Amino acid sequence: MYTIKEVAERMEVSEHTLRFWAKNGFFPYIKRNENNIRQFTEEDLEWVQIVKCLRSIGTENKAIKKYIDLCTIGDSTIAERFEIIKDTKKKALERMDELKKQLELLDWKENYYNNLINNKGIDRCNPLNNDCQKVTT
Amino acid sequence: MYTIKEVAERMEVSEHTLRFWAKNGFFPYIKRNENNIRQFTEEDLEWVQIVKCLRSIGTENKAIKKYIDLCTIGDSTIAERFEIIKDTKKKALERMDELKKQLELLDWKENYYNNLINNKGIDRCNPLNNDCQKVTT
DNA sequence: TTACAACTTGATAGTAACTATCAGTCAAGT
DNA sequence: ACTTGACTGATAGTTACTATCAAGTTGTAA
Repeated sequence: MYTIKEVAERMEVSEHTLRFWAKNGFFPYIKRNENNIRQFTEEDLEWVQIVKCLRSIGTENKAIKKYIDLCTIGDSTIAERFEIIKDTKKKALERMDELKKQLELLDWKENYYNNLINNKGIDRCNPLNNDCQKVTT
Repeated sequence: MYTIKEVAERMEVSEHTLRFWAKNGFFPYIKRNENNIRQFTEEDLEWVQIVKCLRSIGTENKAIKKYIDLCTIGDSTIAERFEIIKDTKKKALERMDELKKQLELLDWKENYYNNLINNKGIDRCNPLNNDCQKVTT
């Protein structure tokens, strides 16, 4: 059993956000003790994990709530949940590709600045003072 | 020369966002024609590209403005710009790692649902109707 | 040549998802 | 008794869009 503070630390999500998510109904099975304090179980942590995962891939809170609701309904929603996971995976893979391209641009720029620093002012590819950026069409 | 609409299409950024970015000073060298219409050059597209890259890695608009301003100041800011690019690259690599872990979780879930669908109801790892999620500590 | 669609512009308002602040309650530990 | 930590709810602020709107310009068709 974990307090909200422990969960925040362990899962790297702020307490605020955890309460916000809880208010949104993202943690359907959470229990409270006799003093109304939330007690997160290991299983609750897994809900935090999937919510965190979906959010960071860009799934909107409304859609996350939908997925959670489907989970609590039961077996009849398995096919629908399967689709959601597949869609999310697709989005994640797309983001991955995008990130790779962005890393190429950043590598190029890093190299560009590095050269500039090492042979001060020589080999500028642009006479103006703005960046000489990589054209990727 | 490209109109804002063409740029939006080609760079996959909405016209709205382009105007918003322009208002924020993200495109310092942009020209307008006699009717006050923005005319994006190839070079302007490269500014769009770097802004898009920085944003999608999570750089805040304030920090992007700072970077743009450094670029327009000139050579004296090269070292500082170099640091910004290196930091951004680091963030991108971290995001990459995170994405990989998230993809593992999604793969696991996809497989889990897939099994459930193929041998209907058998091999459930949890007697309750909530998800049986992967524990990753 | 007038009408209308298809652009553009800036201004303003609305939205999503936090994020922060505050006031007030409750219970446990020192 | 007092501090600490967690809770609640309300409210306001922030960031980065995103949508709506009125107004101006240009090109084509009747």
